[in-house]
Amino acid sequence: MEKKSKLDKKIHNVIVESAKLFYFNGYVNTGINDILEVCKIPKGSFYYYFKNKDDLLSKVIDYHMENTIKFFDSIVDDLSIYKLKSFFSQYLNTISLNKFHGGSPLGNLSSELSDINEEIRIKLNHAYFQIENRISLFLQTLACVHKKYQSENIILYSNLLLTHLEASCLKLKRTRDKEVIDEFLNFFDIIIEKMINDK
Amino acid sequence: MEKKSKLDKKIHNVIVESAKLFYFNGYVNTGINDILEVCKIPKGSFYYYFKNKDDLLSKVIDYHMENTIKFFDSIVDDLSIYKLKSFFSQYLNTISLNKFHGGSPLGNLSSELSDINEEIRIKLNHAYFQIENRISLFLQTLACVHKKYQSENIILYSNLLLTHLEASCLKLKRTRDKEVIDEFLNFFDIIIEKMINDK
Amino acid sequence: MEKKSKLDKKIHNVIVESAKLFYFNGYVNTGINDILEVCKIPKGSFYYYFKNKDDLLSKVIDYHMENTIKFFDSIVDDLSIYKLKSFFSQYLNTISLNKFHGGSPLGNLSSELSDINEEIRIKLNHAYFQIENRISLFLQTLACVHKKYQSENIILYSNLLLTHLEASCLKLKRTRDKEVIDEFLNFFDIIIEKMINDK
Amino acid sequence: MEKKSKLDKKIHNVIVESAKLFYFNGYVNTGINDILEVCKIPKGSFYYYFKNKDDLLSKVIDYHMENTIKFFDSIVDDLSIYKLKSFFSQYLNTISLNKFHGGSPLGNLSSELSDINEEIRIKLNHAYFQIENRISLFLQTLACVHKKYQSENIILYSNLLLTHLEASCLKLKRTRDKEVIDEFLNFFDIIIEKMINDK
DNA sequence: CATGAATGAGGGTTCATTCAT
DNA sequence: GATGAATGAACCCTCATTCAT
Repeated sequence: MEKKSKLDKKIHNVIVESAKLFYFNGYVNTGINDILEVCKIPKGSFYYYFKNKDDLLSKVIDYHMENTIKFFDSIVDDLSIYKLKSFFSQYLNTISLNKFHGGSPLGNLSSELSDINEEIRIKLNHAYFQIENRISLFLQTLACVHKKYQSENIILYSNLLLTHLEASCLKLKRTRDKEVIDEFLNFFDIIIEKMINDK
Repeated sequence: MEKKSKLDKKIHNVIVESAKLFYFNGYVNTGINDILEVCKIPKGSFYYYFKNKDDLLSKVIDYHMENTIKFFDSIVDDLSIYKLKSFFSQYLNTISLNKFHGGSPLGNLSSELSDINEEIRIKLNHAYFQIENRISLFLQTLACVHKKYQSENIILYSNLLLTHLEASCLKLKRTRDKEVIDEFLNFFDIIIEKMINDK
Repeated sequence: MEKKSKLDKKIHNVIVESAKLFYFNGYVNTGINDILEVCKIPKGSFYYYFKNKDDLLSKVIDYHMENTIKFFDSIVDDLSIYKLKSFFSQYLNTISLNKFHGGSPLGNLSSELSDINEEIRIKLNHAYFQIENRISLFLQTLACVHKKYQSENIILYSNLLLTHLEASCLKLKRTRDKEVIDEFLNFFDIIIEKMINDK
Repeated sequence: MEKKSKLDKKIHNVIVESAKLFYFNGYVNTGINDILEVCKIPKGSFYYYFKNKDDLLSKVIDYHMENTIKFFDSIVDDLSIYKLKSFFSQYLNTISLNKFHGGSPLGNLSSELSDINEEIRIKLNHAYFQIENRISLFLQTLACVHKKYQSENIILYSNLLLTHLEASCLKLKRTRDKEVIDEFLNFFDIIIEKMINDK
């Protein structure tokens, strides 16, 4: 399919490593030199690969979005509500496996940069929109197959689930307490129950 | 009650103004000089008032917590579920009045600093704990008076409400779309309905 | 006459465009990348065409000298003192047509580089020498034909005219005031009057 | 008169040394580090003294203007045309004593920066205006005392003298030939002669 | 008691040039 | 023959903090 040149691979590696650094240390708090050290590339190369730090950030956001969608698709591979729950559960578990560090990759960037960088804010909105769509598309398809899930508010519920997932990531990062995951799963059940009871 | 010396007032002013700067621009992204400029104090004075930037941050967190509690108390002044809803609604409206800038004061700091400053992470946890307590205390008292609100899961619901409030703040900041407030209020109704239906 | 290969044309184009960039932005202040962007040539090609930035500069100086001589010849096409005046007048007018930007191409380079690049300083001296010669040759020939212009100081007057022309270019660039041109023309008349009155 | 604090003295020293560096090496071509090395101050101090490099430049221009006026006043200390000639002569001689390096301080900056930095261009115009005024004021006063110098064109002649001085500085720098000074003095005599013959 | 002068490490970015292909 | 990938020194500037006064 998409063959990547040696250059593309190098660039991709910088994106992946920078994504981590931004994730764990924040965007402003991550210096170009931090990136160079981790990626073992010279400073000149960095500015050959990327127009500037913001340009890299933009590509990091794309990477996170694609990653999230891929992760979703890899887990939610058939029309079962348990698969969806499993996605959320595993998503949060990943954070606990990171010693509770990080939180939500896109959430952190939203929090840090929405007010400072308009272009990035718009890009983040776009990324979230894609993810919201994936979830609501799943629920809508599910509703077609299993009539008990039919509801007029599927988009609302999708949004609530994703919004709450983000909040749980952040809370997990702050509290370092696995109970946050259970809270989320309780929330999930409440929402699904509500959905089933909609008429 | 507590009389404030002229010095205390000056220090408080620095805290208030810095709270704003951190809120809108981020902690790392706010320089000491930005603070000096806004507060019109000399650089020497800053380090006379505060041990360092982190010390100021610590006091800013205290300020935000007290502020939130005060705001809660000023609105939720009798045992009505509508007062609680009004609190959440007004809290979110404040953000939309700030041209959607800012998000959640403590949420931003959690997102930015939980992983890079352990002391601050613990302080933030403490602050959130106070606020969660206030909400669950209210619901518990309400349940005592109005039996229909009785539930074994009041703490869970309190936590879900606060967690979702935080997420909504962040989403509001990112999307700049008032619909986020409606989504939250829908969520509120779902939780309360669920609470009423518990046994 | 001299047929130019496709390569020569490309190289010439780079010289012409770089001459403009150096003229308006200065030599040190013009980066290789600026040149590449304007000329739409790859970076590798640049160093295939020219040994380095200084090598290009050297060719730019040649280009300016040839250009000035050509311009002189195109205007001063018969033995009339008015033609000479017209040359100076039009030379200065060109600058005012460039929104007063630029000044004197060779003058700028002299000012910027005489002290930091000996090779270039010598090259610039050579270029000016050619132009001075053209002017004094004209005046000498004129003196042969019209005896009233005979003078022992023709070389001095030629030099004064060219020197003052350069100064006027610079002043025009700085002041952006057309009156500088009138000042020069007054100066021209004084010199010619003086020349006529020499014995 | 004006007592200078220790800080002011330090700042003044940086201005004086930077003036030299800009004079001999050009503004763009002079790095902050060059300045630090010569002045033996740390980088932090530089940016404590000056807002940025342009701010320093602005002060360097003031310094050059004041310096020129002072030099003029120190030489042209009575109403004699020979004093004026001596000023020009000594001004040019200073350059030859600098091994012909430098040229005109303000002229170099005009040439280099008029098109790049509008604020600086205006500042340079102001500086030249002051100097032109000083010369024309002298000539007007002289004309009051010695009627033979009376002329309606004193301002024109002042401007021509200053303009030509600038050009001679530049030419001196480029050619490194003392004859340029003689050329200028010849020019001076021509102008004065012309002035005397006006009516 | 209150402060402004001083700092050096680090910030992000541009630079002219080389070289393998 | 022609080029784009690669580089590290240098660019200007900001930073949180200290300390003498």
